[in-house]
Amino acid sequence: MELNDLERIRLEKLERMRAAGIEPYPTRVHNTHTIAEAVKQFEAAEKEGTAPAKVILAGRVRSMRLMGKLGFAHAEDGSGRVQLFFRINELGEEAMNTLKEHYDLGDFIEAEGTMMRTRTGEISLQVTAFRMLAKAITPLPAAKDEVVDGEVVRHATLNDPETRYRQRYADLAVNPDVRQIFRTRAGITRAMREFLDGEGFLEVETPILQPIYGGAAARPFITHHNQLKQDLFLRISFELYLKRLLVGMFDRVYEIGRDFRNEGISFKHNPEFTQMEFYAAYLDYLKVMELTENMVAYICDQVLGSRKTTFNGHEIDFTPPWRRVELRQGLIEACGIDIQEHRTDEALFAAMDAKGLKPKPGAPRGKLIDQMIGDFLEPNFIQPTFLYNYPRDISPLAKSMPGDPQTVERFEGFVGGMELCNAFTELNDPLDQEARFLEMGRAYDAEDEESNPLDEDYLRAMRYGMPPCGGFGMGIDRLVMLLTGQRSIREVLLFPHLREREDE
RNA sequence: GGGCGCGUAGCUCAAUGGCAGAGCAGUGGCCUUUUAAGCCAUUGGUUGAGAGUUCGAGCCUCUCCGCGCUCACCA
Repeated sequence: MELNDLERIRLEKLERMRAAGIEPYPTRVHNTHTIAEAVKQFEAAEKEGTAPAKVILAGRVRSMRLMGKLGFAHAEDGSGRVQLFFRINELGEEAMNTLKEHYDLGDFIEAEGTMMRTRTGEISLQVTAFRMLAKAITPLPAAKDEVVDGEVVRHATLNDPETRYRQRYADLAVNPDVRQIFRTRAGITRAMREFLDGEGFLEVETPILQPIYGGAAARPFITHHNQLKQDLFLRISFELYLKRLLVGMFDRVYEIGRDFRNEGISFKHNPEFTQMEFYAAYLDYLKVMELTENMVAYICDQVLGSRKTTFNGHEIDFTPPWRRVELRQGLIEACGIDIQEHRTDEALFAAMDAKGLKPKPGAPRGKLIDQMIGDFLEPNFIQPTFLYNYPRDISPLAKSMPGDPQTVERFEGFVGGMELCNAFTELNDPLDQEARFLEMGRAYDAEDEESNPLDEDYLRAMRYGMPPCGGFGMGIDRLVMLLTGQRSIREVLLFPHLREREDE
């Protein structure tokens, strides 16, 4: 273990404590209240004019101002912070010396005493006894705190993103705003579960290790089971398993969990990310749109207490109904190309080329349309927008529109210029589904790319009969970004993936 | 993977190619109501790693490592 000078000094203090018979990491804690409870109770006692209670508090030392015969410190726990007031009259000379000689910022302390107000009016604990709960060897990377209008302002705090992500514990310990993001995140999934449970959905768990992956277009992570001598894939979506459950007569199911995609990393992509998918029998994509709006509005109400949020400088309003843009019409308006008039790969390529849109050579029609969505529509969908009616060849699991086999009943939801969710009326015709899988396999072969292996068991499930249903998927990390105003996915992941460092 | 940018003390940041600095934290001292406490003194550096140019490199050049932004990829 490499220690720097500051750490060596603290280690020496720890050794001196042990030499003096003081255990720096005691096992039992005797706190009677959280810090927030103690403050609240004191304020109530003050109002009623009753005597303040004796309490024992536990927390991390966040500031210390020692001045010989008296001293002040702040202790912080998960509930809040309170000032500790030490005075030689109560503690005696030896204890005051101990405070100075053994304690550093970042240590955990147990303090017993009576709640009081100091001369300046700050609620404090008049300490009559204190004890080390856990000695910190490494100093926390925060400089100083200032309290302005009751808000803690941390000066020159840990700011370097690399250190913040690699040592998230330190980031969380010193940056309360960061802790708040993850409280909000937990609130979002809690509210989502409440909403879905209220709509009659059953929460389920399906395999993460899968012998065949599918349900999305992404390269998988591969792992291996030793005893079975079998390669397994980490799932790239939940879709094919959840729909099997509809065959099995669960009408409404959802899963919240981790997906793994072996793709590039960016401000909106992490190799593992949290996804929510639901499938509901007897719903089509239009009904799913309504459910989506209502779910997000419910989450906003519960978590933010408002349907408005600020993201990337824009005020975003999640109040239903969201704007609806038909894909074909949207593209006509955005770039003057009517995809219905260009029914082949070559025709659409030519039309895009004529407009100077730099279409990707050799790309199939669906990919070209996707390119136009990404270039012209997605960045402009700041307010919540449903883009609907997608080309069939980029949607192999979605059902065609009645009377228009080239278009499927699919929508994607965009917010803040970012794709948030994806849904469709599910294809439940087993013969059509098999044909689509084979078609897709041929397309992959032609591009010499790794294709999803054909999932025969999924097709068997479809042959047993799946009710007409609507399916939906949403990136939870993206939703958290939007509702917490964070531009990078790394800010809403506790431990975002970073490249391994050689020197660590 | 490509392009652009960044990397200096524990933290936040300075430093025309010319003595590596400040604030905070730390250490020693003074201080019985402070609150970014104050005052006095003081420690702390392989400037991400390596090579090159130069009388002289934190600064210029090259290679590597890491991070950020961006593009590509992501039916």
